[in-house]
Amino acid sequence: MPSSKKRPAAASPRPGKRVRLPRLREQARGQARDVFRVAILEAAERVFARRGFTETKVAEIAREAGMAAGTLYNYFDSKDAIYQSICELRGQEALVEARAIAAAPGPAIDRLRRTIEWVLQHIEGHADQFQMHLAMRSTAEWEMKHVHGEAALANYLEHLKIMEALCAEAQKAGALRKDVAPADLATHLAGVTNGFIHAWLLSKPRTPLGARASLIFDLFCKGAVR
Amino acid sequence: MPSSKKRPAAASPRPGKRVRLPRLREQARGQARDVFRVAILEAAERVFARRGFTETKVAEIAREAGMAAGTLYNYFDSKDAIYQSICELRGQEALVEARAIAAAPGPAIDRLRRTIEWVLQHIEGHADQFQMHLAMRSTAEWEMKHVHGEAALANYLEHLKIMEALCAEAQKAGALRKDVAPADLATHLAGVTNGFIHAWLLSKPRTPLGARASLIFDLFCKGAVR
Amino acid sequence: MPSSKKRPAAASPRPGKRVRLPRLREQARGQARDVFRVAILEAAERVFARRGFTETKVAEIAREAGMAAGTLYNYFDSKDAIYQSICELRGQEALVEARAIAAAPGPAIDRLRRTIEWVLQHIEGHADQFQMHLAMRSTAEWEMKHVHGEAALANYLEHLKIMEALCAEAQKAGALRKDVAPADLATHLAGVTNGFIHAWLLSKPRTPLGARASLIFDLFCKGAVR
Amino acid sequence: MPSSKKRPAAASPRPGKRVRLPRLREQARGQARDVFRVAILEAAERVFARRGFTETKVAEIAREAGMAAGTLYNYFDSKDAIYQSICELRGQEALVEARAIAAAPGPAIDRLRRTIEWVLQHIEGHADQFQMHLAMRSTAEWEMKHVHGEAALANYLEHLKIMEALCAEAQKAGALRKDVAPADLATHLAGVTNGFIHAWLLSKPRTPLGARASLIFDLFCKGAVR
DNA sequence: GATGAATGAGGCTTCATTCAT
DNA sequence: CATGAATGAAGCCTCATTCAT
Repeated sequence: MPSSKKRPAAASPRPGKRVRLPRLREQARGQARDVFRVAILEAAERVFARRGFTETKVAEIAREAGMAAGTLYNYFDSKDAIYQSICELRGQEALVEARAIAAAPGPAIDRLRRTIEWVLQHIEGHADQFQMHLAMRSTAEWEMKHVHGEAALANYLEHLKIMEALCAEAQKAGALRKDVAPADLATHLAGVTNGFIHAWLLSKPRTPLGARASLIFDLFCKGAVR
Repeated sequence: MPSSKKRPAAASPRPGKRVRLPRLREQARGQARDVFRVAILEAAERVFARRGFTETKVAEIAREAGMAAGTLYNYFDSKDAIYQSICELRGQEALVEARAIAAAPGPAIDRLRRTIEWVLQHIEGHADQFQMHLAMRSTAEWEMKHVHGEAALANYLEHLKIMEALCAEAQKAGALRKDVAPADLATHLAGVTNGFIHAWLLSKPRTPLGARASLIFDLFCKGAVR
Repeated sequence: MPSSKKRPAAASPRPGKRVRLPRLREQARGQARDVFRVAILEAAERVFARRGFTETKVAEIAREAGMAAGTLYNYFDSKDAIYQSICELRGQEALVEARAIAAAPGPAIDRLRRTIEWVLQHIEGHADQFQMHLAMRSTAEWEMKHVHGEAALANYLEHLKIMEALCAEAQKAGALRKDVAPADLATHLAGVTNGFIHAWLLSKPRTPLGARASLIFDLFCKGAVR
Repeated sequence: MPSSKKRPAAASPRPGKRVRLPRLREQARGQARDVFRVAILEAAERVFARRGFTETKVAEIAREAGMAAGTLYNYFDSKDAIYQSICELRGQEALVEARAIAAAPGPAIDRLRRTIEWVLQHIEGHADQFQMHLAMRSTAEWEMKHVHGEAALANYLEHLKIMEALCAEAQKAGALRKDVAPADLATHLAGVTNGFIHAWLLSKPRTPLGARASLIFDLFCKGAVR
């Protein structure tokens, strides 16, 4: 009796034209999804930046993104997933650029310098988000078992790897001393840079950060003596 | 400054009326309170170190401290207050030592080096807690409006001040270049140091950290070139 | 009674004004609606059968029916309404058959037997749906105030009435003992039947249910002694 | 420094007397827990009985039990766990009694009868809860994969086993016909009984159920003919 | 009519804090 | 003071239903 007709073919349109929702509309839909996802991530980034993860309520992200709370869940599985997506997104963006600079032509030492310059500019341009990412990294180290920030951590390590490779190149070119392991030189450079970024984040009227690139690189190269 | 415990030689109790809680017992009670407070802080530090602030349940701190949850509230106002007390306690301890080293006799540059050495040793000896404090600082920067870590932040800044003063001294003594502001030199040194601490925290089989002091100081002084 | 579709020969539309939705198209549309409604009900029945009411998501019914979730609401007012329609539909189907058997010629006792046989065959052929209906009835009893299953309950009672009438007839014909009320005899028969259906539903490799008809009827008639 | 004193011995009382919370108090506490658990289960049973599982809100159980919602979670892990505990508790209670009757001396056929009598009395005395358990069983069959009611189902099967054993005994004693499998006889008896219970539950002014025992057993034994 | 994304009310659960014993 | 159960506010998330396209 109840014949198991699986699908009543839902008013199929004229035969001949088949399978609607062709590439174009499907594409548009996919793009719309992405637009939403990005909008949510940016809103979340702003809220996370000013409240911190725990203090951020999903409802607040939704309000910032201009949508209902439930809507977020059409695009992300959970608050955690949003957080993690931000980490991945920003991390990838930064890595792409870092890799591009590292792969450019010219002396390795110049590319190192340009990497630092780019980092400083990037951070200066996205100070709010960056506070979050800075914290993320530390949090990642602290609560490493937690889902949060494993991605952030991986990104950070990848960054170091890129720097390390550049340092090794520069060593071979005779631009950096050879009695120190490339990894340690990378650590050194990252350390100095982060130190000044830290200082900048804490400074009340924030003086231009990009302008410190010269100083940072000079200190990295020549040290504090003389 | 280490807050001097006021001992009010004040109004001796009238004879005749049995002295309520005479000095001795009062003292004993005060000390007992301190023993409890310290025990709680140490327990909390361990739990925070392995769980992170949010994931730490008050009940777990209580268990770790060997007492009932309610009892904690006889010694601290809230979970936040415990957290903050840890920051203050550890921060003060570190500052006391840092000040002592800074105030010792000898060339400023040597005292700078000894400060770094002490920091590395201290961290190596308290790796677990330190992860927490590292995170605290970042968290402090990130969620600065939150009660957490304002103290931690203040401590960090105080540390920088001490280093800055030492750098200024060293400059005057001709041991450090004079074309860079002392604050920037301090930032530099702190940066390099933190960079290596970071690297150490992330290294899987942790190689001795104290042994890196020479390298750190060498890189700080002479830079990465030649 | 199968609701007779009223065909109002009524007010023929004025000639001149183009007839809106003339009979034929209206009919076609009505039939199309019914096709959709049935498709939805069948899809829903399958999903309810495997998930239970609460666990069934409207979206899943829609997917099973091959349409969008919103579309369902063009045909039914709510998830509850779908559920209730299934109850009514299946209940009516079963009642139609039961009434047909009861109204057939021949000794009442034979019609009783044939009713049982039909029930067993019907259930065996629609085991999945039946699990749902079984549960529905119980749920109806349990959550009687809830919209669900009032219809199911009414159907069940109607079934009992039919059986009761047959029993009364059989009593008059001398085929059943007269010292027991017809309603109790019907209860007896329904009980035995349901007992074996239960057992069959729980049996792991399901042995043919229809084959138990003889046993059931024999036990009903002659009892467990001798 | 932070000596890892695990426990400050929390003001240990006079030495000599050790390990407080001795048997007595511990026992009292354990009993108090049980009192609470039972109170919650009874409250929940009432609410489940009138609302059904899904419609029952944890808050309502709490109100019925005269406590805050959170308090429930000191005694049960979840709403599901409460439900399951009820199933187990009532099921065990019934099994204990059924086993006692089955193990009593006397002819098996009498013990069968007494089992039925007890079931009817028990149900009559706990009509509200029973509606729930009736539904539970069906639900268990319907949504068997769900946690709910697996216990309920197991209990029901255990009941059937007991009845089956009694039927087998009665067969050997010549009190029941031997041409039917004991399992089928048990199914028969359970079916008739459930049929009358059903009818009773649906009857508006509920006539005494216990009084039907004779009729039920008579129908079971002698059947509907003659 | 079909679509499927948006909505937002409401439930279950957690856990810092209180307080009667 | 210690205890640890009770409290209840608050958050994350689900999903039936609506509605603009």
